[in-house]
Amino acid sequence: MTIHLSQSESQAQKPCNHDYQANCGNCRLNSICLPLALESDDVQQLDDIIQRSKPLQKNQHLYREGDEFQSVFAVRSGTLKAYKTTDDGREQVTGFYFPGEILGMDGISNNTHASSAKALETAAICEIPFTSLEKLSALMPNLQRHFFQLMSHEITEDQQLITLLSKNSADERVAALMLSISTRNARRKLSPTQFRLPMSRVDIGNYLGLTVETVSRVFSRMQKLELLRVDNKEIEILDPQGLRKMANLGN
Amino acid sequence: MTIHLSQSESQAQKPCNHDYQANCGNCRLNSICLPLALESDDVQQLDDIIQRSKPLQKNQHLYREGDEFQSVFAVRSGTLKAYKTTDDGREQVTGFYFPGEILGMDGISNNTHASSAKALETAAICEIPFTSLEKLSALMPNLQRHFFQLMSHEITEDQQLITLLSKNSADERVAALMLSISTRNARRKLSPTQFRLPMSRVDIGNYLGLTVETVSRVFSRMQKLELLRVDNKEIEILDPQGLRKMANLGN
DNA sequence: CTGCGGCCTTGATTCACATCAAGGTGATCC
DNA sequence: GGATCACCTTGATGTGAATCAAGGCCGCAG
Repeated sequence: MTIHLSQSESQAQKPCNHDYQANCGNCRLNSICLPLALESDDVQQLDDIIQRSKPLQKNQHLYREGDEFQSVFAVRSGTLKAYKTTDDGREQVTGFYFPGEILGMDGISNNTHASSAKALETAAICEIPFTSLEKLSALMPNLQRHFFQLMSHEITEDQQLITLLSKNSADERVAALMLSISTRNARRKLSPTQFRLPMSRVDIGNYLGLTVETVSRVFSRMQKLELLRVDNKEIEILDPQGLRKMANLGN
Repeated sequence: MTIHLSQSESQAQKPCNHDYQANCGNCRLNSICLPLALESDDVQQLDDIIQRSKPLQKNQHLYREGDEFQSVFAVRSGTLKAYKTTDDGREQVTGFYFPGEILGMDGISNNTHASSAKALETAAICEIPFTSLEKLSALMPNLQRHFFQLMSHEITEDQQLITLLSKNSADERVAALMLSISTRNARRKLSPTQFRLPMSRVDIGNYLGLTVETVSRVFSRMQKLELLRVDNKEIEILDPQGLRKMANLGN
């Protein structure tokens, strides 16, 4: 569909049953998803509890705010957004999730998903039933630590976003998001300078606390400054250093 | 010091050695700190790993951004703020921590504290060494679950703040904070309508993404609307329902 | 008592972003 | 082909909160 998807990721778009049989041991994302050095039979045990279901189509929900919490999920391909609906019906996007990333952990707190998650494009998902995960964690110290770390990481990410929303200008926010996506692409061995945004301008604005119009204007400004080239959802970062300077953050 | 502190909390201000010997089993905060039904000898085991050190004085740091992560902390008395310093030297308050609440979990992710924590007033703290906690968690499923839940709760709180910063007006933000403090007081069996703010206007503004002047104006406005009475740091909520309406949230 | 510094309040002005409004592009469907 | 719709861009205007500026209050030191 797009030149940026690697072979294994794009398989989700022409699903075949063999694909569902993939296991953690040979998954090319396991360095992201499981950055710990699990012994190989540990990986096998983890593998046994993970369920690989059929791909989610664009706009389908993985779970909804208020659903009973059962599992956390790992993205195998595609992108999802997590969002909350405020009482007056507006939507707040709380995160975007790329392949290798874990979502759904906000539901552990009171056994109910605190946000909804929907696919921004066709997506393949690994489901990890939480009770099994808990039992396994008690037996595998590495795994327990890994999940504590994953959750802690989610906390630090959220705090980063809090700071961004509270202290940074529209330019800085959009620049920071572009850099974040660039970094996450690099982790997956994709181009850090050329990619296709899976989300709409509305979603970006929503995530960053800005209106669509402002996001659009920021992109125009960045283009005028020759920091990046924008063609609808295709992004090419022309001047990473300049972009970092605009973001005004240490990354 | 203030009429609102219960007896056991105010002990921190005239510390005596006996106080440090208090254990989780008889701590009046354990319904908040350990809302799970631990067997009594489980509580004893947890108790054994917890260290109670001498009180923190006002403005003293519990830990600083960049410090090696060793422990998480429970507040026994007093209040702390957690904050990050941005690269351009400004400060972002990421949370306030009242008695019974746990902080420091953002350090688990990469073994380094991602934020600093300092006492807003004299505070007594329980230190929980993380490696011991991990070991004990592997043996006590209830405890493991409890910590997963605590971390998940921190995530949902942060997402709440993200939404507040991104979608709500100055009035709504301040009203929401007042209601949050009120609720947390109620949990500790203190008055939900009358309390002393432990933090300055600067800290409030910083937390809510507003300037001091704006916070001050909001308080004046609320007073004019007879939602609450403000006398410097003393707050009396006169119209909880009206305040909830101003906050424009479902709580 | 007086002077000083930290903290809070209030008013006047400015500004970044929201809102309102209009038009453009491209995909899909008949 | 043309119609429709979702999505994006650009311009003109409005506004909520920031900034700038000044003064008040209170605890503390001398």
